[in-house]
Amino acid sequence: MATLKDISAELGLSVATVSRALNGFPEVNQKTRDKVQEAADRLGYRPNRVAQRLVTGRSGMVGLIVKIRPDMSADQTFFEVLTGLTAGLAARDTDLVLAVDQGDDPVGPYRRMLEKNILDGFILNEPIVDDPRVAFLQKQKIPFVLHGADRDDPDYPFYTIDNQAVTADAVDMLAHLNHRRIALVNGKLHHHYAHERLEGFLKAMGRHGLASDLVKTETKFDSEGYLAALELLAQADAPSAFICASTPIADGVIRAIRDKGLRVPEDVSVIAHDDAMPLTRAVNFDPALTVTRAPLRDACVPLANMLMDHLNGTPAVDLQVTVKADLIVRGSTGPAPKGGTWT
Amino acid sequence: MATLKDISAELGLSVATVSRALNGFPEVNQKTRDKVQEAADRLGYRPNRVAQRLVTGRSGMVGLIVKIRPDMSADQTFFEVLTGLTAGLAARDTDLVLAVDQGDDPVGPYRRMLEKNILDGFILNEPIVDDPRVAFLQKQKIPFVLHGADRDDPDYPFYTIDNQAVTADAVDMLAHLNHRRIALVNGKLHHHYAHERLEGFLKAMGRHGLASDLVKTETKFDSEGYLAALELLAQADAPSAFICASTPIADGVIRAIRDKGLRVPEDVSVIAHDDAMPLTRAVNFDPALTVTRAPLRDACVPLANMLMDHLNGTPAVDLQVTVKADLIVRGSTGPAPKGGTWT
DNA sequence: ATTCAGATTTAAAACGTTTTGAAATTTTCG
DNA sequence: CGAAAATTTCAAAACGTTTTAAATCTGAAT
Repeated sequence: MATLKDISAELGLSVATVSRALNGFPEVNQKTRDKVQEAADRLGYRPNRVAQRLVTGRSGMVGLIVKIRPDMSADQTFFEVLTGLTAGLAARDTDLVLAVDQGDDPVGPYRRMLEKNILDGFILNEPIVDDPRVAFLQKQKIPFVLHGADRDDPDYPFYTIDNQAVTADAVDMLAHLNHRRIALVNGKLHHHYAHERLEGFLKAMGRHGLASDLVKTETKFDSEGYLAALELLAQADAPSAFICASTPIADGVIRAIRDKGLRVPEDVSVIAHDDAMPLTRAVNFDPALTVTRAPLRDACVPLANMLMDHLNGTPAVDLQVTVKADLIVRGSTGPAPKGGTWT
Repeated sequence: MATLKDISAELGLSVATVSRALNGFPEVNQKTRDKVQEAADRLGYRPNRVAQRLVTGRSGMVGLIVKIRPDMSADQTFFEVLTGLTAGLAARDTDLVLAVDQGDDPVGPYRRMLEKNILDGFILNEPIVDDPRVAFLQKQKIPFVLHGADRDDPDYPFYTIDNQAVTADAVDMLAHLNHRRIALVNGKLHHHYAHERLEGFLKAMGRHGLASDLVKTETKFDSEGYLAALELLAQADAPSAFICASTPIADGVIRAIRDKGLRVPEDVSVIAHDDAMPLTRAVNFDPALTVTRAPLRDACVPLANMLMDHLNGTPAVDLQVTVKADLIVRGSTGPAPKGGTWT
């Protein structure tokens, strides 16, 4: 494998000049730069990443720890994130090293990876409220970025969506359609985003002067959404609209609505938040699902770039991104039935 | 972070001695070795892997490319392999870097990873017959190990199970139970192991003087096993025993047997090959499934070690491992019905 | 005391890159 | 033309480790 020295010998230039020529430094003469580039191509030069990393003091590797269930399966989101992150990091000459977390100690895998003394930083995902991993990495002064947030006003780099707006937008839209009994089928409250969604929901309902007694929480799978919706629909003054934490939950909710003999959207409207996972495509619902949409995938490249920038010294406050989800109106929402309810 | 120089300064020793002391070289005095170890612990020394890798000429990273389906899901085997390999490689101070293959060009991802000039070698899995990746890596002279085999008598390092024995053992056992009509529900023939299983089956049937006309191939999922078994059971002189390529296929086959109103094992015996994946546990079948068992997981640490040994110069011929699967007799096999068939 | 062998330690080179500070070259302009 | 300025190149140091070849020390045998 050709090295800088080989090129410098070939051309009678110093190694320093060759290095600068190839790295686009402005002070090298265009003619020598061309010569160097030509020789590099001809000799098939590829920089030795290890040497680069030694001198720059970086390992060029960041860690991602994937939580897997006892049955060795993982969230469907995993490959989505893996694909996006490896691509985003590769563009910054960085590799992703994975470890698997099967245990109950949330920081154990992080500690073990740090002991190997090989990582420049971490990417954290699926945070829980006041995530112990955040505390651990902050104490160890290890750079990281968080996909999501684990608290209000974090002081670390993160990329998240505006989760209050997710539910608030849904409420606003449904209220404009004259819905007055709006239910929220929320995710697990050990996730901070579920708190945000709840808060956004409550505030928005308050603004519209609506009672927000129709809240179910701790749902994750479609079956749980199904059960939650059944219960909500069974009570007096039942909801005419559901806001669902995810498309799988919406799937369960719609099933419950139909099992009750009701129609979507004529009797009951359904809106969900959509991570745009390939398996449960909101557009393939019948009727196509109205959603607040924020593809998980969109987060990957920004996350990769933010971590690299953070490693290069950009302070955390400049690396805090909150994006708004798109509201996409499709067929699963419509005007409230006359009287505001089907009951 | 403390370096060798820090320790050497602390103790008034040379860097060389410190390095040797910590790496267990025999020529260092026990007293100095102890002093060095103490100082290293006290200063919290961790070797800089990047520096080690520069001088040893290794990157300390090997590649694994995971094929994922268009829906972004992957084989259930993936996490099993990922967990085992990362553990096995970690023991040899090596990291696994993943890339995702979503395309149609089988060698593209490998070429792209090589261009980044960062990998010491590859681990290949799920080979197809005459795998183009093998040809590519051999031409590029990139070290790799293969989990499985893609041809007879390979000239590269591999770890596989004796797939002829898998079916041969099953046939032998069933023949001893007086079965004469034995069916094989085999996997896809673009995998070399399916050829081996077929060959083992044919040879063994021949040895027992049995006709081997009951062969289905190209099955992978339980539904395909179900259909294959239905067809086989529909014909005259139907099988009294099934050899299945996997536990999911056995699941489908058993369903078909029962849908035909037959019992396992009284009317029809079923044996499968078992990769010991956590989701489909053979022991949880009803009746518990008789299997040839070779946990996928068992391959991971040997594969990791073989690749590292290969990188260290061990020739390929010394790194070719074929293990035999265990035959585990449980409740799904029994003596052939009187007359050798239930028809 | 001298010599030798063995045990232990050392200085220095090497890995391939980036970067610093200085030197050499070219250009500008009075 | 000559000096100053700007441009371009260079030698050397640095990153942290391993390894080679040489040096030093120890103790025993002469």
